[in-house]
Amino acid sequence: MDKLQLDNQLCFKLYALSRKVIAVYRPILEALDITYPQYLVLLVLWEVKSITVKDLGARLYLDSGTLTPLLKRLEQKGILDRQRDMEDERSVVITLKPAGKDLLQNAKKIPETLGSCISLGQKEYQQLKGQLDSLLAQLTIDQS
Amino acid sequence: MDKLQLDNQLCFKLYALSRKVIAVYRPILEALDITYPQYLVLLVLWEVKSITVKDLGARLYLDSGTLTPLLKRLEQKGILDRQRDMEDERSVVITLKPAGKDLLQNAKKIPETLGSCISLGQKEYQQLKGQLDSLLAQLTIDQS
DNA sequence: ATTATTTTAATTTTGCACAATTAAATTGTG
DNA sequence: CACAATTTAATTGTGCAAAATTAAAATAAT
Repeated sequence: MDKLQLDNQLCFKLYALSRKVIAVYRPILEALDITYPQYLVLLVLWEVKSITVKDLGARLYLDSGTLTPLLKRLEQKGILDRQRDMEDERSVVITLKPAGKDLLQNAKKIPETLGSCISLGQKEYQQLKGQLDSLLAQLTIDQS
Repeated sequence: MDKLQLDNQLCFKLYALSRKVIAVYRPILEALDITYPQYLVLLVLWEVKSITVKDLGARLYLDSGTLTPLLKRLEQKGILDRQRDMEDERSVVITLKPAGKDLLQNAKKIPETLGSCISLGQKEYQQLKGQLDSLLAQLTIDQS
């Protein structure tokens, strides 16, 4: 097997599939007027309400160079607030605003909608998730 | 199970892992002075030597808005040529130059280097590849 | 306490991604 | 042939990603 052949490259498939799945999300998220990375930020904020940029980045594996402009766009839309932590002025704390909380209702049906676009048996789903988790964990040891 | 929880999102794991693996490639490709998407273009060109932008995009699932500037950068480095097809002036044909061909020697050891960074059994590897292939095929039916 | 180190987010720069539009050339139709 | 429809790559504009630098503030060391 020629490992330099495109078809044999696991990473290429991962990269291509990741973009394809995000493309499936795109028209669905367009109804909420948000992008996929913005949706990920909201998934976290719907769970915790308030979080620093640093902690948000740790959960999404994204750095401030990516998050800061993204969060500013969400701030301009009135979805969240950005403010310095009083106790540690180096940190910026993100807080969900009512408009952002309201989006949760419209998002509730997204997982189901997506499931109907991508047919994947329960067993295969769990298996794939497990393998992705395992690889992700393997590549995440070095940065605390 | 709350399907709106970040940890339960298959797509997020796919997206995060894809970026993580590309991050593993980054220092390795830096030695060749190319990026990961540029490496993918070269993988195709090492196979076929010459190809139109359209066909290249079909193989990589990328459009001309992404490829045109990327190919211009590789052209400036002397790695490839871009020229209109004589027989159909709408098409642009990409041709590998000697400098690009030479890079193949330095790239030969990349799959092995990567394999040492990511430990994945032969069985799990084949299984994962199969699942990614299957999902990719499922999401690629609609565009010829 | 003073100074050095570390932590943190912003800023800057480069390079993808992709939607939408434009422009040019080919193909299809009458 | 003429002319509309289609195909194609380039262009334009917006939004990520991530490395490198900067600046500010907290923490640690002496």
